[in-house]
Amino acid sequence: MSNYNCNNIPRVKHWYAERVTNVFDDPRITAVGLLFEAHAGLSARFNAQLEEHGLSAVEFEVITRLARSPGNQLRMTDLAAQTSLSTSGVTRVVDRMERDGLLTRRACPNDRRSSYAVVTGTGMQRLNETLPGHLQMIEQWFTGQLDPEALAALLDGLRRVRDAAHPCATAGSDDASPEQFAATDGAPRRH
Amino acid sequence: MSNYNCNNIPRVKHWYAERVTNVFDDPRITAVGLLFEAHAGLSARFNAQLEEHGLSAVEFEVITRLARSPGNQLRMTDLAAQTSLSTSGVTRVVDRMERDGLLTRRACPNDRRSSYAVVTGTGMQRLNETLPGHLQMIEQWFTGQLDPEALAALLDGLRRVRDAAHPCATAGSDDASPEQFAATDGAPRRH
DNA sequence: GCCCAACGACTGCTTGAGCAACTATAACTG
DNA sequence: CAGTTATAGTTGCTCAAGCAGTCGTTGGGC
Repeated sequence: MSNYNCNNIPRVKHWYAERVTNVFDDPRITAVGLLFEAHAGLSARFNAQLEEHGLSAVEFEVITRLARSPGNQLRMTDLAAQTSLSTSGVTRVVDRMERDGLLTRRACPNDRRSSYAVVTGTGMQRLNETLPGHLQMIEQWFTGQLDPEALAALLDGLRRVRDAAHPCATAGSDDASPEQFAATDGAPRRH
Repeated sequence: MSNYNCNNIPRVKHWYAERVTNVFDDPRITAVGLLFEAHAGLSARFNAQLEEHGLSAVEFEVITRLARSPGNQLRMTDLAAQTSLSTSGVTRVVDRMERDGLLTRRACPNDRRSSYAVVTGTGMQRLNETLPGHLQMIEQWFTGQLDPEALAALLDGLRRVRDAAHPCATAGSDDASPEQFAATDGAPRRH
């Protein structure tokens, strides 16, 4: 690993310099760097494509999760649990998307505290316009970069890491969604 | 391209529901989901640990990149190029960190437009306090989850994806930093 | 049935980040 | 050397997101 000559830099120069400097060659750092950069790179590509369709990453994730749910709807809280957002975050995204005609709120008949966010026809249409290109992007920049075994190995490793590290309580609704699609930039839910 | 059954999809249940629903089983979606969730999970873990030492992910990335650079310093622009931040973003982080005593600005002797951000003694100390735990977190939640070959395979795959997708122009200073450490949540620089 | 704790959604406030505009220097061009 | 253009950094403005607090609703204990 490690063509890490990014810092062929270690030098001697300053007080603590040496002390800390060499640590950066640690393969663990390299590993994290790779993962994070791959993520950043893909995010950037995806965002660009989504933006062409007038969606932010968060909005895309929201509409995706709603669309894949029965009735194209989800209670606000459940939506929050499935996304990288807090409940107040969800309130606001849904506000914006409702304003833009992609979503509507619908009262929950059983529980008057709850309300559903529902994808509108316009919203579904937007999603259908967006998805093909999105899948193409994934293929182009991610899955298509590797032959099948390599991809399988990669996914296998990722799955293990994900299972270990994923903030299992993606806030509330536990692990209701293993393997779920995450289109955001993955900001850690709450600081 | 195309096992794109994204649209051959029709089914019947709900208006559009079916139509879109099955698309979400697409392995490409799954793949992205894994990568993004692994990233989100690790970010969350790391953030928690960094916070114990009073650093945000961005601050940690900044101080790390400075510390690994010759003289523990970098020009503002170069720092921006190496991080997930815009130049104005850098101005502000450095403001905060300077206020907190972790960094100082120093005028550049050659070019009076430029200035360096330099890590202070306090800053180095803070970093030294933080790093061991950070490495431990990486091991605990990431590298330690896999046996050596699996890890190698994972990293290999990530490297290929990274090389393909990474916004090569990490803004300005091109690809000055392959394999660099990225501790942020990897928000796409400028969408 | 009444009370109180828990829950769901929303709102005020604060923070962090980007873009665009601006200032100051530096580098070209003739 | 004067004038133009490019670069480095900062600042004003906007916007998205989280936290904490609020209000209405629900459900459990008694």
